[in-house]
Order: sequence, then C-alpha cells, then structure tokens
Amino acid sequence: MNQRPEKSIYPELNINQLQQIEADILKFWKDKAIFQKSLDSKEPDNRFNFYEGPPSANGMPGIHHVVGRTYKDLFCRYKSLQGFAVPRKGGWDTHGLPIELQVEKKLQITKEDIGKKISIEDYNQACKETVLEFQHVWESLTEQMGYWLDLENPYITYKNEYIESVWHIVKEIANKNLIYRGYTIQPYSPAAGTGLSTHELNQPGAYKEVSDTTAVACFEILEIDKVNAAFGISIEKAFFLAWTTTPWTLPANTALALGPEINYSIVKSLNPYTKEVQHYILATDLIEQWFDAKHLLEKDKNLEEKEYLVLAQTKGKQLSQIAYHQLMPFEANAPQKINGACFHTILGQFVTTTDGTGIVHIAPSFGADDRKVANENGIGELKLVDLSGKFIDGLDWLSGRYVKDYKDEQDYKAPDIDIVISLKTQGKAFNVKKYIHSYPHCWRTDKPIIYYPLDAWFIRTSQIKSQLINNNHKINWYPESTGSGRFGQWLENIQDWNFSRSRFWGIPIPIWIDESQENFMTIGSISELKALIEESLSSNLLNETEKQDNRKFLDKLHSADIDLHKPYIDWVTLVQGDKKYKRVSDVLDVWFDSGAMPYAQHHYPFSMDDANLQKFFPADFIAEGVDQTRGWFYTLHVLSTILFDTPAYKNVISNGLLLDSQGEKMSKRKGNVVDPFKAIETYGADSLRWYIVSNSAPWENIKFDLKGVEETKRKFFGTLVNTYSFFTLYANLDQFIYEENEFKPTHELDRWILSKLNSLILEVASHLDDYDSFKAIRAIQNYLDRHLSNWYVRLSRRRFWKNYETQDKIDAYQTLYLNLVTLSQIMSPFAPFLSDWLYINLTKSHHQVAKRNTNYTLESVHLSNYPKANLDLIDLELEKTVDMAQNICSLGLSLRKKEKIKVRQPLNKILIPILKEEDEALIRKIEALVKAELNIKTIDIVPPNSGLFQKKAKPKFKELGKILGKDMGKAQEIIQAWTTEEISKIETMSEFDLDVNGKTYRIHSAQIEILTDDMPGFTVARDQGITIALDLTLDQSLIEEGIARELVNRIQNFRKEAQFEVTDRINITLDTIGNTEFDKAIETYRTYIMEEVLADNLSMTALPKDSESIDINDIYINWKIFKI
RNA sequence: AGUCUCAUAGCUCAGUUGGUUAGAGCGCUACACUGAUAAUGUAGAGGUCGGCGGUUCAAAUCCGCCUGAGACUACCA
Repeated sequence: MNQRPEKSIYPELNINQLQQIEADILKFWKDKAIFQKSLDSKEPDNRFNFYEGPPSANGMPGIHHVVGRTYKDLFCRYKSLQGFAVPRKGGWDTHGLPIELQVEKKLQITKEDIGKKISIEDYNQACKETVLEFQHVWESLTEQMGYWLDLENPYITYKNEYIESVWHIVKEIANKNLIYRGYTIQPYSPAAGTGLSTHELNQPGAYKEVSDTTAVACFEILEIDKVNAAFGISIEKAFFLAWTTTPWTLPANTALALGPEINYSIVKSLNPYTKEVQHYILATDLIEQWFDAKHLLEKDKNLEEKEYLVLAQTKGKQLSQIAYHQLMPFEANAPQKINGACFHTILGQFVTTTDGTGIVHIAPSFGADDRKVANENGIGELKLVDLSGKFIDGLDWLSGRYVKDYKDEQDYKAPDIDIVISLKTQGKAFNVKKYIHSYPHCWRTDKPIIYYPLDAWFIRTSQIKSQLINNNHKINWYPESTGSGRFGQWLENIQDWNFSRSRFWGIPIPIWIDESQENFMTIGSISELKALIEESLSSNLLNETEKQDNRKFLDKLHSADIDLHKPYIDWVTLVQGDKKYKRVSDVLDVWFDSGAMPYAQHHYPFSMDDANLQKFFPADFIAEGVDQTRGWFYTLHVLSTILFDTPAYKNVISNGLLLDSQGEKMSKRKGNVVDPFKAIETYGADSLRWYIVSNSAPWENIKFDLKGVEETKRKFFGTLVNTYSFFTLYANLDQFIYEENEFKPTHELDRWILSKLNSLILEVASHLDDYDSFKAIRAIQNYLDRHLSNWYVRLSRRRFWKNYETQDKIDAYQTLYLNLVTLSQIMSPFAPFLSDWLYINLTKSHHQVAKRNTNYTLESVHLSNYPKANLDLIDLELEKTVDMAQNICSLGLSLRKKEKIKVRQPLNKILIPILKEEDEALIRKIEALVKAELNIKTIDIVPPNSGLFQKKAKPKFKELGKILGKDMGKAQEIIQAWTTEEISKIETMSEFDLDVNGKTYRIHSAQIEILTDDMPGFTVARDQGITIALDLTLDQSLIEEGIARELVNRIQNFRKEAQFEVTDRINITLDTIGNTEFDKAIETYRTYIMEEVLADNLSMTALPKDSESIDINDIYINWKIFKI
C-alpha cells in the first residue's frame, strides 16, 4: 500500500456535514450564477416551458409548500439536464379575499368600515403592504430547499403592467361576446350588509344548530282536471304539500318541483287545523312521515281526526305543468311582477324523498338550486327582501319587517310565526313545528345568513364547453384520473364563471356601464383609457365633479405613481355617444389573475408580441396541489381556450396533499404543522426532498413523518456517503485520477455494475419522461443500496487494497468513479446539493488531465448533460447471472446460519444441481465471487441426470390456463405429483399428452416449469428455482485456516481500536500457551496473516502471564502488538 | 348530495397486461459479519390484500354494492 500522500485529491465526507455542504453549495450557486448559466448554456429555442403557480406571500410557508416545489424543481432540473432551456419565472399572487380578511383583522375593521372609517386608498395600501410581508421568508425557503426559480424578476399581480395585460384579456373576452351581467344567489349577511364567500361560510363555527319554524304548506291546485287525469280519479279540490324550513320565503314562491321518477299519492284526510276533509298530494314514500300509519283506512268512510285514506298513486312526471293558486298573494308578488312563468309544477332531478314531502317549494331568488331549476323551466322570480333583510313594500303586514332578528330588537317577532299562523287559519298549513338543523351564520355578526341574488359579472364558459373539453383531451394529466375525472366532470357540468367580486383589493374590472345598466364597454389598455378620458372630457355630458375626477386620474396617469387599483380608477367617468358610463365597482376574481399569468407575466401584448409569446406558451409542464383543479388549473384552461383555443399546459401533475403522520390534514389549529425551515435545518434539504419523492407517487397524499426523513438520511445518504468515502480512502492513497478514454472493463464485477448503471440511466429517464418520479427514485435507491454499495463495493474491496498498481486495480477505480459521477448526475434533480458537491469534488481532479471539454469538466452537475446510456455496456445476461450469484450466496449464508458455522470458517464445497448443461457455464462465471463470499473452496455442479437430486414440476399457468380452461386445477394436481423420473422423461420430449378428466391435451414441455427440489442426504436451501447444498465436513487444514482467519480478524479489530492508520505497519508477538493446533495453524498461514495485518514481524515467544490475552473459539492466547 | 381518490404486515409503501409461496424498508427478536463501521448480512415473528357478492379454470388485481378516510364542488326544500 502506498504511503498516505500529503494532499488529498478528494475531500472526505461525513454524514453530519450535509447541512454545511448545502450552505456551501448555495453560496457557490449564487457566487457563480449557476442557475443563470443553466439557462444561458442551452440552445434558447430548445425550450421547456414551466409556469410557476404564484403563491401569496401573506403568511409563513408550510412544509406542504416544499412538496409541490420539490416536484416542480425536480422536473425542471431534469429537463435542463436533458439540454432544454427551462425558464422559471417566479411569481406572487397578491390579491384576494384571504388578504383582505387578514388586513381587516389587523386593522380591526369590517368590510362595512372600508370607505367610511378607513379610506379605500389607505385600505388598499395596507393590503399592498401585507401581501408581500413574508416574501423574504418565502424566498429564503425557495433558496434553502434548492428550488431554482427566477426570484429577481418575478411577476407580481398588483403591478400595473400585470393589470394592463389582464385588462387586455378581459377586453378580448368581451370582444368575443362572452361577458354578461347577471346575478348569483350568494350567501348574504343582512346584518353585516355584505355577501359572504363560501370560504367565510366554511369558517369554523359558521354553521350553527338552530331551531326554526318549519311548515308544510298546502298549495291549492288550479288545474284539478290534470290531477284527476293523472291519478285516474275524480275529485273537486286538492292540494300539493310542500315542506319548508324558511316560511318567510313562501311569499316568493313561484313554482313547485317534483321528482320525475318519484311516486306520488293522493291522500284523503282532515286538515289538522281546520278539520276539513281535503285531498293532499305528496310522495308515497313520505306519507308515513306525516300521517300515522295506524290510522290508515282501507275503505272510504266518514273520516275521524288523524285518519287517512290513500286514493291513488302516480309518477311525478305525470304531475308536471299543473297550475296552482298562489299561496300568499300580495300586491308586490302579483303575477305581473314576475319575470317569467309562475305557479305551476315543474320536474327536478334534485328532488329526493329523504325528508319533506317530495315536493319542493321553489323561491328562485333565495336558493341556488331553486334558481337553476327555475331558469331551466322558464320560471320567473320574486325579490321580496331588500339588502337590509327587510320585506319590501307591497307585502301588507309583512312589509318593513326583518326576516330574522338582525338588530337584536326588544320585541322582535319572527315573520315565520305570523306566516304560519296566517296559513293555518286559511287552511293552507298542514303541519307546523320546530325543527333543529344546522344553518350558516355570518362569522362576524353571528346572525343567520340568507341566500340572496347579488349582481355579478359572468364569462359564458358554458358556451365554450365543447372547446374546453376538447382542449382538456390534449393535456397529459398525472394522474390521468384527475383530468378525466375531477377536471373532466367539472367541465361536463360547467357553469358560467362569475368572475366579479364586490371587494376592494383586486384588479379592477375594466368595465364601465351606463345608467340604464344595459350597455357596457370594456377597456383593454392604459392608452385606450387615456384616449377615452380625453375624449370624454370634451363632452358636455359630464358635470364639473366628474370632469375634475377625470382630470385627477389623468394627472396620475401622466405621473410616475399611477396605480390602477381602486379607488383611483373609480374616478373615471366615460362618455360614449350620448351616454355616460360609470365603472363597475367590482374587482376581479383572483383566480382570473393567476389564470392570466402566461400572458401577464410578460406584459403581453404590450411588451411582447404574439410571435414571441408563442415561444413561452403553452407551458410544457405545471404542477400544483390537487386542490387547484378548480382553481388555477381551471382558470388557466378557460383563458387559454378563449384566447387561443389551445390548452395552457401540456403536462400537469396534480400532487397529493400533505397529511400528518396520523393521516390528518395539517393545520395550525390542530398544532400538527411541521416547520419547513426546521426540517431543513435538522435533516437537510436533500434528505427532505428525497423523502418526499421516495415516499409515494407525486399524486398520492403523503403522510408526513419526520422520522421518515431521518431514515432517508441515514439509509440513502448514509450509504452514499459511505460509498464515496470508501472510494476516497483509497483513491487519495493511490492518487487516482480518472482517464476517460482508455477504459475497457474486463472484470466481471466491473462489467456487471456498469451494465446496471447504464440500465439505470435508461430506467430513470424513462420514468421521469412519464413524470413518475417515484419509480425513478426507487430505481436509484435500489441501485445504490443493493447493487453498488452492498454488492459491487463489498465484493471489490480486496481489489482496492492491493499494494501495487495493477490494471485490475485501476479498472476498479475507473468503474467506481464512473458510477459515482454518473450517479451524481442522475440524482441531481432529486438531491441538488449533495449531488453537486459530489460531482464537483470528483471531477475537479479530472479537469487538468481532460483533453477537451466533456461532461466531466463542467462547473456544476446542473450544467452537465444527462448521461447517455452506453448500450454496449448493458449485458442483461450478466445481470441475470449476478442475480443468481446473489441468490446462491444468500442461500449459502442461510445454510451456514442454520448449521451454526461462521463464515470465517472455510468449508470445502457447495453442490449446485442444474437442470440444463448450459447453466454450468453461467455458474462458472461467478464461481470466484461465490467462493469468496461464502468462504468455500470449490463449487460442485451436479449435472441434470446425475440422480443426486429430485425434481419438481409446476404448470406455467399463464400459458396452460388458456388451453386447459376448467381442467387447469386438476392438471395442476397431476403435474405437481410427478416424480423425478417422470419429469426427466418429459424433459426429453418436446411435446407429450396429458390426460385430465378423461380428456387428452397435447402439451409442450416448455409449458411446464421444472425446478430442483431436495437432495437426499444433504441439507439444502432453495429459492427462486435454485437449490444448493453445503458440504459441512471439516478437515484439519480447514480448521487451521479458520484459526488463521480468526486471528487476523482479532488483530484487525485491535488495530482499529488502537486507532492505527490503515497504512501503519506492526510487529506481533504471540504466545499460544502451548496449544499446538494453534502453533501449527499460525505457522502454516504465517505469510497470509502477516500480509493481511501489515505485520513486518510475527514472532512466537512466551509472554508474561499477565499479558494481554485474546479469545479464539474459547481458547486463550497472549499477544503483544506494536506499531513500528 | 354530487364528482374523484384511497384502503395490502405494528408503521411507510411496492405489487407491471388477472397466473398460484403477496414483497421491500422501518420497528421488534435472535444470530452473525466488520480495514466502508453511527454501515452491513442472515433468520424469526407479523397478512382471510377494508367487507359482501359477481365474472373467471384462476382475483390483491376486473365488475357491482357496502363501510371507512380524504379532496373538491354544491347545498339541503
């Protein structure tokens, strides 16, 4: 062995250094602008476009953000390695409700205070300051986790350029006549005077258990003939029964809905309040809900109280379009006030018989479902409650009363009560009772909400449904099911997109509407706005204030501090023709902001023309959480379909969610959140990333457990560090430097691991091309752990120990080096830090000797090219053979274990029976390996027909199943019962007849699988078709060799404990205390022992009794060992 | 309520187009190995593949229903 050199070529590496390495590499990337170089070094038109879904930086990032970003970074780095330029512009989502709510909380105000206690200007300023409050934290996480993203020039959605692009898009959509004004039924809080988002409704505690008055109302039928016809009866008067938990909506009733396939009965009974005999229609299944079955009569008679009779039954579809009398007619809800048909029955699939009467009271302005079914049937609607929650004028005794107690009035009486009393006295109520149910409440006022029609702007997405679906088919979804299922289903049932929000902090909708509320115009750019303002100023339609405001805005436009947000934009009043246009005060849905990102991030079309945009559009790849399906994924898709009729992205991963180790969603409330910074600090970003990716496929949920990260670090990175350390230990001693051009491996192990390596290169690439990072990373793990470390290195160790330069040793170095460098490249998308460290430190030495610029002389692994598989080096036959060797060794070791014979004790031979002559050559190839690994002298191969072992046969089910069909089971029994002789006979034939259940089948021998079984007289082990037997007899020479090996082992342990250097030489004195067997063993193996332990002298002398002693197979000897 | 996903060892997960001993890692137990050593090997215990039914010669795998977990959307008259 060479002397330890002064300088190491390859620095040492320890598992505890990983965090320091990450910090060093980060600094290196920054100092040398490696990210920028990775973009610049590629052919600019060979682009792989990635879109970053903008996070909002108004809060701390969580560990789940690391998950999505790991996948984003992984595939971008991989594509970069493959030679693509992968621009990755960062972005920040800056608008939206969560931010507004956060600011309201911070300022301790509510929405109503905005514009009163605080000016919109100040409010929006506060939002702007809040929204990027945590930007530096996000940037620091991005950096620390190794997510390469252009943070220098991010797109920010509140910037004027961004807003202008969005305006352009809104105008484009308007130009296609896809924008209209309408209203939506939204949760509305009369107490707070504001609409609520579903998000607010989902606040904990928003749903409360309340006790409400419910009523079953009786709607008297007008067209009784139709009822008689449908039931085949003849009566004069009948009622539909409909149940409601909100009697106050009954004046607004305009229709009744029945289920087409539901059975309805007509029941004769007394009205419980008026005691009149009447006929009622309700769902058959629900009769017993309202009538006591024990009072059911078989035959008609004079009805007593509670008694009832079922006259006839029919399907709901027979009862459609039947007119009824209005339940509660007033002036304000007279038919002429209704903008459509009214007071007849309609059919709705949503009607169920789970509760109520199977007939649903429809008040279209107070329920989304109601409105939908009403629209479909041309039913009109009534808005009988104003925005403060009061009944409007024209409703007699109801007018002016609050629907619910919004004001905490002293003597408040719910209109519900008066309504049901009124119905009772008129014989229009069948049942009235209290009912406890959960109902949404306003989280600010604690008052019940109502569903109320509010003005809103829509994009006619339903009109472009087929385009949307068609374009969705062009997208590769990972997993596929999200695209066809969740997203596809959503598109199939698409509703028009309500893209307006009556909030303040958002992109102002660039729409101006005239006083009639019928005409509107859309502004698509700042210059257009400017021109129109100037034009409007010359019109005499504007009053002085309006002109002043316009001028004020114009001044702002000309100055540098122009801000397109509210309130400034609301100053603008426009004139066109003879009409004055005021701006719609709403802002855009934030999802519109992010969906516009492909265009707005480039300030398209103002700073980038169409031709250039096409270079960055559509995205080749995006990745976000599955919860974005109806968020970002959707709005990207809608906008690109409208603008260019193409998808906005070609490949999309919808990654799963991050749950805690119990499978529960992480939330601050539960206190089960994991701090990403802490995780990175403790285990390193590489370990964290590796854990995430190797845990499951990207689209599966992850049950996150820090213990798993630790295990990853220990298992994978520990093994990697060990393998590298092994290499450097000897490579430094021998001053090894890789020579790339002259390498022709000859050693079986070298050829094998290189074959494995090249197979790995192909396998990883093919999985990553499928966006299956999980399979890719598992392949890498398997290769490193099972093949490179635990087989190649373990078996090759002796080759590195050799004392002199041989071709074999150089080959071993070359092979291991090649594996390590290639591995650093393959794993670089997954573990960008350590892989770069490895690459840099392994290739540094190579830079000087390299004759040209190659894949191994680059500044960083991330600038290198994905290794090209050398197909010539892939030898599947060899890979299979080594698999067999591993198998044999494992079997051999298990036999030794069973027989309690240490591996250090050499044994004479093992026996391996083979079924085909050609297998012998295979085994001979790996003979040396197996012999060394199992510490045996020879391998005896037992030829097929030696009669020494038994055979077993098994049908090949896949092939024979088709032929034998039902007889398969019986055939299996027959075949497995065959004796060794019968099997041997079958083997000589290519085909034979098999009788099963009286039928004869012609079967090929190849359709039978033959296995080796027992070897009588030997202890055998069997697995995967291989059987081995171990010869356990020990002779004197084997025992002596065993002693020598034990001694070497003890001396090596001593050297280690005494912390001798690997190269230190020693002197040994031994005293066997008269044990002649030991004396003889040591004499025989003297040279072997001295070589193994680097001893210059080995003397056998008596030592003092109190000398250090050592135990070998329960025999004690004394020794003395010196370092020279 | 609708749409979708998931359910395999104590834990985290594999299991290709259905094919006969259902695998790996962790953890546990025992033994071994050890000049890569906070590493490693071998072995053991641990599974009616969520339940029921169906298709098939053959089901963890395909189909139906149910149960449980989760996501999104909507909302209960």
